[in-house]
Amino acid sequence: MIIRTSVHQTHFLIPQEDHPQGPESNFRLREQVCVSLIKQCKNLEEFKQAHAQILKFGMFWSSFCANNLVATCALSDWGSMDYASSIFQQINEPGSFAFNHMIRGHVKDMNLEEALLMYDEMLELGVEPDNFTYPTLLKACANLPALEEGMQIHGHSFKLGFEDDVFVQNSLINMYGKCGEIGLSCAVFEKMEQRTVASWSALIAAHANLGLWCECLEIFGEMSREGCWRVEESVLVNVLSACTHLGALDLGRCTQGSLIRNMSGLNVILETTLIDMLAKCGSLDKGLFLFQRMAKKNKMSYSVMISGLAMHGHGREALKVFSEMLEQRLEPDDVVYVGVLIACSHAGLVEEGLQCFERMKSEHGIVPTVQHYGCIVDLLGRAGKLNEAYEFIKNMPMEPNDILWRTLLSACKVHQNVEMGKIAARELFSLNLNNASDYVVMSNMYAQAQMWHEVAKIRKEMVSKGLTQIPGFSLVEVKRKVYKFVSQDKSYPQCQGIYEMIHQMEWQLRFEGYSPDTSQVLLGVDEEERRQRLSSHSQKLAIAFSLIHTSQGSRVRIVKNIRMCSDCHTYTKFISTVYEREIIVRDRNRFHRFKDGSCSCRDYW
DNA sequence: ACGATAGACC
Repeated sequence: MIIRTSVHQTHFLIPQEDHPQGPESNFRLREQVCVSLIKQCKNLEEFKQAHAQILKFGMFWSSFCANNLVATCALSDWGSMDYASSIFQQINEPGSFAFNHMIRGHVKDMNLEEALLMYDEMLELGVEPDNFTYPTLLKACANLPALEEGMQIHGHSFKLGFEDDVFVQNSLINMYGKCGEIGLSCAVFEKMEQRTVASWSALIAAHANLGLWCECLEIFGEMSREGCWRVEESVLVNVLSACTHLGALDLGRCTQGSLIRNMSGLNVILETTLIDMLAKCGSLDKGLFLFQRMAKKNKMSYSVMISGLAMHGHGREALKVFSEMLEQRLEPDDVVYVGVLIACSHAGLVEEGLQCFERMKSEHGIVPTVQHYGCIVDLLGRAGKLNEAYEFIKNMPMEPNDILWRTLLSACKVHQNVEMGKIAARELFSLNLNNASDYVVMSNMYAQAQMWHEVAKIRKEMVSKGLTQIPGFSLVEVKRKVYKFVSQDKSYPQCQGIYEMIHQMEWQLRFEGYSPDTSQVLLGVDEEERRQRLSSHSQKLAIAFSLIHTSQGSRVRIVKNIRMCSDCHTYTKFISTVYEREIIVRDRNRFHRFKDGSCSCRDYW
């Protein structure tokens, strides 16, 4: 029980007879005084004084005091790991408590390797790790990320009998998730006998990390069904993010509703995620409303608002928000600038975009990444400045990637410049990515130019390379459920009704002057077959389904994985008049809001 | 003394 050496008790000034319970109680009292001295420190200066006092009174030899010194110095906001290390080194035989806190301090400072080295030292000295050691170590492995070390540490914790510790298990789910090992995350989760909110949260985050959005929502549903419905910010952030990616506005709004009901305030992260969800699910006005009322905006809040406006083609407003950000003295980073440049390119603001690009380099000292170059190629290309775009690529200080050439190629297709298109395609195909949709774009361009011989050549090449196109799909949410439509798919229920509706729609549209644009349909030689394929594009199926299952006058929202074809664009404009519906489509790049026969993109896309 | 969250070129 008495570990302290009796020698140091000679320092005590209080006479022993005043303490009927003996020297042990006296010592305890002094320890308490020291700890409260440490706890009162508000900065490193005060702390150093407390440290000096403790040394002076010989209380450093109390491991209780020494441990407290290390812990406080390592973990306080004002702390210093250098100073904590110097104290730590003075401890005669540090135990797991001191080691744990040193490890935590290093993790807090993001000196993750240092944390792992500390653990090595701990093992070498024969100090036995405890249940508090492993969660911290696993966090270090998660943030590095370091799978090998993580697995080793997993093994160690298992050997020491901590495999049933819920904190260790939660940390393991998190660590495997951050290392991209989703299977291992799930395996740990499955084996758990008791789960806490943190376990669910870590599992959802692991799926979000890999972009497995549907799974995120499924797990969230399961979590709620199991009665684990406590409102947890980190869970909701991932759920909202999943809604953003899937375009599930209703579910997102539903989540927002539960936020409002169950929380007294939203933190910046949650609020930013919510705004992002609203903007990217087609409810830009609501996102903007929340953004304007936000009490504390940071760089990220501005960033999501700028790219949200950009996606809707509101270039001028995006630039306004950007200058507001600068007025607030928030320093833009490279990602913010990507948003700004997209805003310019989608709104056709060529001069402004080029100016922003220069400003980014000169005023904010940001070295452009390949993404920024991509934005400029898009900016020039969309505006029909194809030669400039090509020159721009040639003068880049880095190797252009496939996306750049693809951007140029689609611009060539839009502006029907076959010669430049050939150049872009040559460069793109030389990268040997064997991306079927690249060949399709090229072939469509030839088809538009009526160069049938070339179309056939591309087609042959595709066959010989065994390339098949990833099918385009359209998602539509009806009554909080997301439905997926794939072109020409006839396998889903109610299929009959949808195709009847398609037939009816087309018949009505023709009265208004619509005629199908079959020039870009790659397959099917005869006109009838082409028309068939065109009319069963996934977007049209999704529209038909929505018109059947939603009430008259309500908005239709569709999310696509590819760019909209020009026929679907024209078609949807007609639908918006004939059926008096507002139809909002998020394609791969941006939003199109169809109303009264016209689209918000003003046919610039 | 334990888990933890956001934005990006086609």
